[in-house]
Amino acid sequence: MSKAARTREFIIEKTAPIFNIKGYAGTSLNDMTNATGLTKGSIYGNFTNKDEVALAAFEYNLNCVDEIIRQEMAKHSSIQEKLLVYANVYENFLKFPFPNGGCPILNTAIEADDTHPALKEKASNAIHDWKNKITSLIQKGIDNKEFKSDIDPEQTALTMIAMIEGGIMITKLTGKLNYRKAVMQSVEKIIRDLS
Amino acid sequence: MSKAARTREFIIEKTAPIFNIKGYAGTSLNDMTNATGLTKGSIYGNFTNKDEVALAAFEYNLNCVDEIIRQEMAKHSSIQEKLLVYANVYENFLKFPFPNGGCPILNTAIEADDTHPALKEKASNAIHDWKNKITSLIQKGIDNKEFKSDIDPEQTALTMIAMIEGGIMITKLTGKLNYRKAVMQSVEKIIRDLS
DNA sequence: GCAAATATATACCGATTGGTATATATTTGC
DNA sequence: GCAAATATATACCAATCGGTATATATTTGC
Repeated sequence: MSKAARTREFIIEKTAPIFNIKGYAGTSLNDMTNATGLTKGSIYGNFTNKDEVALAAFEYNLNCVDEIIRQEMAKHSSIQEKLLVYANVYENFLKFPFPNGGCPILNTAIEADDTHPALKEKASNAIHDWKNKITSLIQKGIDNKEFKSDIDPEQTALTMIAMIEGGIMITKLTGKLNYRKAVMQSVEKIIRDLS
Repeated sequence: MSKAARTREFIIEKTAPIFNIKGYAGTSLNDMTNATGLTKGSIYGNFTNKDEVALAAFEYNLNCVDEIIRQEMAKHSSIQEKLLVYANVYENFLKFPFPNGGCPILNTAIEADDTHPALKEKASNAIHDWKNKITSLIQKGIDNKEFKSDIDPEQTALTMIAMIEGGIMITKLTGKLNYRKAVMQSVEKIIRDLS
């Protein structure tokens, strides 16, 4: 890996938490130079503008979450246990190397939806991928006879995602950890009711 | 109402949608003068700073949503029908005079949680009020024998709110109206399962 | 309808924003 | 280990940010 490529990675790693906490518009070049210890010239030698850093930082944060889910799912074999990973990880995400600032999809979604098309597109794709992943897991469970046959996989997937993201928002806002816990227990119930 | 009081109201009405769409940090004084046709001097004669306008605008947007829910609930008598108003309003909120930019609680929650304590406090209170309202409706339904007795009212309230806010986020991001519809149908199912 | 009070507009402030041209270090390939 | 290529730092830019002092309209109470 060339020096430039390493610096690029370094910049992404250091700025990703800031973008996730302060938002795209709320993060200044000054924040970025402070976080990295580099100068503007150095950052702009590796990225063409702030947008490019923001997009890379979003991908980094997203990958971080995906990796946690992937690793936890690998520990289980049944579809139901794999799905329960979502309830468990999001109920206790302080125990995992979750990005500072909370769920990057949620954070990006709200800020970018009316203002930043490129980021919105990335967040939208992330939701679609997530939905498709859950949908196909549920479908597999139905095909397996592990789950009941009268389930609507896509509706269930969207409902799960909505609950998880809504639960994160509520707890982040109110500071009440048990609110998220209550919601994640409802997610768990939905998953258990599949069989 | 004095001239100043009317101007104050005028400023709030005109800027509230902008704050809801572009966010607190994303809305500039320039945006505010454009939207109102007034000058900075005029705005700052009626408010001490941008914060004060943002807080008033949030309250205005919130009141707008509350008023819609209140009016729709008044049309029904049973607790279950009153609760179903949430599913119905949020499934079809384009049919109601809902604030531009979507749910003000959600928008404010995500932006302000890490950056703006006063706004965060207001959004947090709004969530609490909402949760308490649903919780006490459900409790009333249990006392009435309209609902089953083994229900956890607070958990159900939090789950409903999480689903609604999550559903709004998903549809706002992806542009797929039927995604929100799917989630709101799950909300409806939860409410129907109470009895 | 006139004067005092109040509301609005103008013109400015320093600080910060994102971004760039250029000079200086530092890698890199040979 | 030297030269060419590349990476980083310095110093600057115009534009915009939130905010304010002051001048000018416009209400308001009498």
